[in-house]
Parts: sequence; C-alpha cells; structure tokens
Amino acid sequence: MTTGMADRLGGGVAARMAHYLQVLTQAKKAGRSAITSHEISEYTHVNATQIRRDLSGFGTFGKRGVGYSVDALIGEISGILRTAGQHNIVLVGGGRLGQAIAEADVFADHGFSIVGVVDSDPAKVGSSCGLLTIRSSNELPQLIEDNQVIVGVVAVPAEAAQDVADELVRAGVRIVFNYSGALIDVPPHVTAHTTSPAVELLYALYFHLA
Amino acid sequence: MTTGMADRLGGGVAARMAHYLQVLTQAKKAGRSAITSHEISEYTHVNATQIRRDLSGFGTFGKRGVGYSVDALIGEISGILRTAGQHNIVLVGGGRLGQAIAEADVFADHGFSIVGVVDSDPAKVGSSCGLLTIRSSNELPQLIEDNQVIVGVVAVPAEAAQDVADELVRAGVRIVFNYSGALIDVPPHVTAHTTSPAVELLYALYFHLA
DNA sequence: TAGATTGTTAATCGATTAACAATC
DNA sequence: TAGATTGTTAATCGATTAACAATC
Repeated sequence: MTTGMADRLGGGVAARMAHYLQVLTQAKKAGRSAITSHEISEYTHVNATQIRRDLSGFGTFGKRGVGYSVDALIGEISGILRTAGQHNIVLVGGGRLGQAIAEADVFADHGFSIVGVVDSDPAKVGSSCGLLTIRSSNELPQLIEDNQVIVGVVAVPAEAAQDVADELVRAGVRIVFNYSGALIDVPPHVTAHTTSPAVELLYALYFHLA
Repeated sequence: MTTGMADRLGGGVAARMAHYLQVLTQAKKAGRSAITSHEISEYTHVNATQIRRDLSGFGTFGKRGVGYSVDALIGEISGILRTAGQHNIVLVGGGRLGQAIAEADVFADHGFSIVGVVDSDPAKVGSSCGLLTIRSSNELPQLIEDNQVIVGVVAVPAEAAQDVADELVRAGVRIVFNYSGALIDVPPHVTAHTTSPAVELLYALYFHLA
C-alpha cells in the first residue's frame, strides 16, 4: 500500500497534528473561520509545506487560493487523533498552580474534563478550586475508579511529585502529566510527561544570542 | 570541515540540548552526581544513541561503563547553549498563574531572574507576588529598559494577551513567552512562544488509545 | 482574469536505529 | 576479569525545502 492512511501515525506526525489542533482551536475562539498553512506555520513554527503534506495525507481538506476551514479541520484532525470524545482527568494539588490549571480552559478546550481536585493538606480540603471543591488525597483511588480517569495532573511541590505519581499509578492512571518540574519515574505501561517551559526559553534564547 | 563544532547549532540539536540541560538540572537537585544516556532518554523521550551522538559532537564528556558527570555536563551544555549567564525577565499578570510562575523555580534554575511583575488591575498593584511587589503596567517600559530585559512572560487572560504582547514588543522585548493559550502576533524580529500543555496531552492520549 | 494558496513531486538534509569496538 | 556504557559507524527512515502545476 502506497496510499491510504496508516493504522497508527508516526510520532512526528502525531505531535504536529496535535499542535495544529491547538492552533485551530485558538483560532476558532478568536473568531476565525478560515486559516492558511502559512498562518498555522507562524504559530507552530512548523514548515508550511510540511503542514499541507501532513494534512493531504488524510484527504483534501483545503481550498486552493483560500486556505482551510477552521471548523472542518478541527473535526478532521480530532478524528484522526481519535480525541473527539470526552476524557476525564484528575488534578492533584490545590495550590496556586493547581488553581491556575483548574481555572484555565487549556484542557477543557480539547474535551478534557477535570472531575476532581485533591490535596494532602487538610487545611485546603473543602475550599474551592475553579468550579470544584478540593477533596482529601485518600479519595483519589475512588475518584479515579468512579470516573474512569486515565490522566492524572501533578501540581504539587517538586519534593512530593514522585509520591503523588506513585499514588496515581497505583490508582490506575495511564498518563501522568507533571507540572512540578521534578523528574519522576513511572512503570513502562504508564507515560509520564514533565512540562518544562524553561526548555523552550533556553532554546529561544540560544537563537537570540547566536 | 568535517569535524569541529558549528558556529550555530541546528534547530533540532539546540532543542534537544536544552532538554538535556533541564533533566540534568533536575537530576542535580535530586542529588544525583552521575547519569547515563539511557536515563536521560527515559526523561526526555529522546533516543539514547542520539543523545550520545549529540554530546560527542562537542567533546568526550562521558566515562565508558559509568555515564556522565551531572555537574560537568551541565557546565558543558550551558556553555554550548551560551546560556551560562544571568538573564532578566519580566512577568505581566499577577493573578494565580503569575503567582504560580513567580513562586516556581523553573526559570531561576536556569539563571532566569524575574526582575519585576506588573498588572493592569490597580487593585493588585502593591500586593506581593513571589518575592516581588506587583507594579503598575505603566512602569513596564522603564522596568524593561533599566534591567535590559529581553524576555517577557505573558500570564494574563487570553483576551488581553495580544495587547500585552504589543506593549512588551514596544518596550523592546525580543522573546515573548505566552502562557495565555491565545494566539499572538509579533513582528519578525521578535520570537513568540505559546505554551500549550494540551498538545502534549493530546499526543500522549493518541498513543494510549491507538 | 489575476492573485493566492493548495496538493504533490523530487532532491537534500537530518534523525533514527542497530550494531559493536573501545574502555571505564 | 566481567559487566556496563560510551563513542562511532553504516544503513534506513522521516523531515525539510524549493518548485510548480492545479484550482479556488
């Protein structure tokens, strides 16, 4: 087979597709109805030809001389990434960072729903975090089971990150999304991702200085 | 020339180097003194052979049978990326997100120093954010000039992001680091980076579902 | 029509991977 | 020594880029 779509995307394509989807979602929120590959390129820093090639592998989504329909392309890409449904996530840590995450709609924009927030500090339990009420850490396993949560977001200080990750893994989470900055170890069947804004900044700075 | 180092790194190498540096910095904080290419690979999701090849292009930093000295490698990479010095950044937005950023040491760990926080809300001016006191937005140009700030961090609601970016650009900032999620436009001589955690999550989810 | 942008080819460049000798 | 890990080669695969016909 030389044409047709693969059963599973390569890592590079999948990562770029997710990035396009993010840009399209923001463009839609900004009221845009059409967008060109060059505009997507500006925001993603991915070559425009590469974007057109990535997309054309799955169908002819664009209009020559015009660009792409934002709505239509969001539908196509979320279909390709199979992320069109609703996915439940749980947030550990109700401090300032946790509150900022709960209030933001970064996750909600892509169909990720925060079904619960827990904190190990008894003083925080009962207070509100976004639209939710902070619950005790010992409710974590039940929360994950009841809501079929596969993503756990870690928003605790670096020192506590590994313990929280362990708890999440024990409770059945498959993806650990770590905002603490600390390195965490997870078993092979679990994916850990540590956000590191400084990496992007170091990168940008290098090209500024060079 | 087939050997020796390039005057300027390729985009791929530079991005990976920044990522290695982040992992090494965290490993050092966790008390590690040595690390192997396989461990760096686990945390960065970059192939171990690729890591060794990237590093060996600049010298022989590792010890066969042992791995790399964390301290020594931090020194080498920050030299290669020319980011060893101190760099001043300014934070716009003293809300929960801004406070979380000011409190975290993601930036401080890499020599980025937040020299000021401003907010357009007069009610917030004067209150504290991390170790700093929130200042009025109209002090932004002076703050940037006095401290030779080249990086501006945007931690405001999406609606205000473009205006803030414009202000930062007018004040002479060269890198805009945007946490708002909104798409922002900047002139060609300025680099904009929008953090989008959801992109990584969509990516991880795709491989979990597929 | 004229201008713009997509879809697609071909050619180059860099990333990835397996394999293994060197050596700690 | 034995075990482990680096440094490096070679072969493959994917990304990048320029160019341009197709077409809105």
